[in-house]
Amino acid sequence: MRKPEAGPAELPPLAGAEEGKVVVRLAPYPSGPLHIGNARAFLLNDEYAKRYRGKLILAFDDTIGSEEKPILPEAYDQVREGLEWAGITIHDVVYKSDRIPLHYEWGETLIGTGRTFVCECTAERLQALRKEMKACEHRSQEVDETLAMWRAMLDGQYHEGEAVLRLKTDIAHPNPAFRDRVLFRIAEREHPRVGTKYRVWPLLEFSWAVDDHLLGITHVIRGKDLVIEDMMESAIWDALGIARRPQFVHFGMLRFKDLELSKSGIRREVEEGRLSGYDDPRTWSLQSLRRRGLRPAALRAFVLSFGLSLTDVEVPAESLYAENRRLVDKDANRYFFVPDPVAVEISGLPVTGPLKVPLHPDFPGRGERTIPIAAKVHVTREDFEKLRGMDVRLKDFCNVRLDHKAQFLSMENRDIPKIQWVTHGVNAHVVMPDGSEARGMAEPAAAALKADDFIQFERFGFSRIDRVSKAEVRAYFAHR
RNA sequence: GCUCCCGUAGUCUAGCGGCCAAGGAUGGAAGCCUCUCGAGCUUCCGGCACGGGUUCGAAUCCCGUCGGGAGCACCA
Repeated sequence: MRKPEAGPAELPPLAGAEEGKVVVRLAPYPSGPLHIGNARAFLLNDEYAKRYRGKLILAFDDTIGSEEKPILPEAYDQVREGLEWAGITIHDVVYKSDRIPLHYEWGETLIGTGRTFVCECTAERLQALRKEMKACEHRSQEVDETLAMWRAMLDGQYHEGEAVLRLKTDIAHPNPAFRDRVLFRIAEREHPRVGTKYRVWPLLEFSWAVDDHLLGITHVIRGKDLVIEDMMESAIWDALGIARRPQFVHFGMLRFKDLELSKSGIRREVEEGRLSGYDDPRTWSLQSLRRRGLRPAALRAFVLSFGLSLTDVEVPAESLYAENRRLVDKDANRYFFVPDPVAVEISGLPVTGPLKVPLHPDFPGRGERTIPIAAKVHVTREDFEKLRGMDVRLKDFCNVRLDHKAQFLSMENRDIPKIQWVTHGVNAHVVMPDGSEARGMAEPAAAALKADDFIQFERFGFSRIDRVSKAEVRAYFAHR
């Protein structure tokens, strides 16, 4: 017997989750706006927080980062703006960069246990020894020696790259990355929020071991690319004697067909002028989805449909569009848009006077739009070339034998190819997902549209109106 | 190469030893409807990677093979 329900897939329950007590967190690194590839992380966390009436903490993971992946000051707002659009409920916001003193404090506690050492090896030597499963001479430090060197790091007696604090794990651990992992390192770069206040910065694992504990996180829901961090956090909790720990939950990687997504990549391409901005459709940022008129509910349904599986998924954007189309079709009024217009002169046209056409074919009660008619009309070049010489119907108007000099045939609705057309209309252009623009003419009624209206250009596709001026209508293409 | 993870139709997913001769979504095909290449309705196409076990019984458990992914940073 199969279950009769076919509705939206329900996520599995969270292990150990108690109603009202779940605390989860989102840890974006502010290097650019959030994009669709990040959606699995924030939607899953939000969804579970809501389901258990728990809390979601937005914790900017803004430790100093790396040279290649710098923090972008405006990314803090871009991230929040994107989350807000996506309908994420945030109960609290914290910044890692405000918590460095806390990390120092816990770092010193950890040093006191004798489970750490300050290493002066170069990054290269450290890596080489790691590969050989050999410890370096620093590993045998006494605690007070480590503490003194740690203070020297804080005091500026070491420069970038000259010393790090490492955790003694197992130098022969099967995973090389796990062998005496680095906890703190020196970075003398300026931080956009706290400037040069700190020179010693914790690495992600240590800062999270401390903060997951301090913030009372009950469930860490993150991508499986971060599994090693579970082990590291656990190792640090072991050393610190912390017993209460969050549950780790992972999900597989989400990829889009033919799409490479990266926050810092967006930033670079925008700076180099190859993208029009951080909401350029090619970025697939949340802002760009908003601009195209994709609905947050569609994004959510789409992403949550992947569940919590550890399977990596590679999906075509078409699936997201299908989800959105379902939501928008009934609301989107219909208009004619003729990209790349070709003039057609109709001879023998017996009628004049405007047409009344419903705004939406499935809801005639919604109202009508008025389309002026004339002997001279425009049709798209694509239709013209494909149908030239054939009988076609100018939708809602009349039948003609198509050519530059077209011949009027009749008025009645015949079962022949129907194409959209305009007489004079307004200039219109539509920004396509690949960044190109479709330029042409839209029917006059389109001039009354407003920014944020979501419409369908018949036989062209669903689009969000971005700007309307006397001179033109500008729209962003969502999908067919 | 090493460590870990995953493998249900083209794609995504349900399935947790008998309710599965595998369900849903998307996609494709056909038809109906519709003055859109949209929506809606109907029908159809298509899958448990492979090989061994365990069991009365396996998509479900175990082993192996093959395939895919992630990690292997003083990034997050």
